[in-house]
Amino acid sequence: MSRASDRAYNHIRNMILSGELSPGEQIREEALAELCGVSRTPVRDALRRLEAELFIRRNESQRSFVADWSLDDLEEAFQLRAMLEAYAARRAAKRISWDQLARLRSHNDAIRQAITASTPDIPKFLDHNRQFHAIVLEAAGSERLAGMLAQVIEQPVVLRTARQYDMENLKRSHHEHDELLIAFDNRDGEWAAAVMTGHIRRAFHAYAAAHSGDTEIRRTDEAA
Amino acid sequence: MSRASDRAYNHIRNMILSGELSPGEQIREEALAELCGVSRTPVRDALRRLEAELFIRRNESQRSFVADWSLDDLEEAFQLRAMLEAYAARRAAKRISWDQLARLRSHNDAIRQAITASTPDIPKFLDHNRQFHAIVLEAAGSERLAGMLAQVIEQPVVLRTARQYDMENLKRSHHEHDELLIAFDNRDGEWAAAVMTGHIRRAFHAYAAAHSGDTEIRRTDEAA
DNA sequence: CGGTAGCTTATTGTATACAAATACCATTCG
DNA sequence: CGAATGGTATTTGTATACAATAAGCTACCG
Repeated sequence: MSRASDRAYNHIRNMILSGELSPGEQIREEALAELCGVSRTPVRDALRRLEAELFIRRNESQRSFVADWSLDDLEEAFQLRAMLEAYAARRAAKRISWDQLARLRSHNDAIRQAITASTPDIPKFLDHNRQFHAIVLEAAGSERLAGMLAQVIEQPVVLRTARQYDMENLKRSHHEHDELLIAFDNRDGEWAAAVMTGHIRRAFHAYAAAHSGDTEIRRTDEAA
Repeated sequence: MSRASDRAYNHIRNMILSGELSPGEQIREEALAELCGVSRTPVRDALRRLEAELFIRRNESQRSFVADWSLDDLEEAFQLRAMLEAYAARRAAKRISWDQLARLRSHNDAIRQAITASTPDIPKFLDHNRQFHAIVLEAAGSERLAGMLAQVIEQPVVLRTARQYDMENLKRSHHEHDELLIAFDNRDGEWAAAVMTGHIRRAFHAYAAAHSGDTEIRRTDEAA
């Protein structure tokens, strides 16, 4: 990560995820260059990448804005994610190695520990959950699929979704992982795909329920 | 398309699609800059875009190569495409407008004319076929989905696939479009999705059959 | 009072020079 | 003869200056 364009990429991405740059806000190359301590050239590189990953949108005259996601957009992203992760699970069931299975088990163990502690360790849950899904994707063995999933997972709102889980949802999530592991053990791609579909769709509804009728998602516009 | 980076993008993309640049071949920024008549800066922009669209791959030390696709890669691309286009059809069935339906009908009419002429007009078929699918995608109304589909459709080999169709496949393709139109008329998303799945999968098998046991796909390596 | 033309400023696009990194090749040492 | 090492050439990365374009503002005219 020593290249300036990588630093710029991570810096800008973090600013978006942390909310330091708000959705809808215009961003100027030179301002970002100063913030990142590099010249405009690597910033432009970073912006192109972030644009491809839908973190950033550009208007007709090439000015850049932090992407702004409506609830409909979000549901659609979850639907695509459910479809793609189910496909990943189906492929993974046929290809997964013993080592990968063992790693999945270990992460799901860590998840169980995180949520059964006296005070649930949410960051730990999130970290191992992320790695669990990453291993499924790795076992699916498709670069293209990985790239597409990155587009629908790595969105600001989606990233924050798991924080909305209540204890009930955390436990269900853990048990769904367990079921996925059994499907993998039996090399049953259809079962794995079905479990994964439900897993992702429940995640969406957990998010939607937590935010029903709130204004959080659309709070960005200053002018009506 | 007056911007230099757009010219570079189109120029390089065409060179890849036409085979002027062969799969696996290394490409250097400065050489491309001369070929396109621009400086390296817009070429670098174009390369980033083409890399995001998987036309180009970069090795660990950032050198660029024309993407090289194995038959497995290709089948996987078709599978993803079938899944995504089926999803697009499902969405389109719920949202399509009368105008869009009329345009679909008109393109499918043109396709019928192209393949029932005394000598079938393949370029005409390809053009209207492309527009037909573009309208379905437009009716699906999802920018993200459109971007993902572009990634799996706009590949050199995929783009050439329709040329492999024999008359039997051309007719079937036309009739499948017809059936899709009826599904749309009835706003039946599941039906539309099922038709589209078969439509794309048949396309893959038509390609695979035409190329069974040939060396075309892997003919790029010069050294064993 | 509203709108539009033209000027001014802000922002992105491009070229180019130079820096850094990597690959390639030759030479030498074991 | 093979492997390691060093130097050289090639290629990509970055900064910066300048060009082109779009936005915003002001003043003028209807």
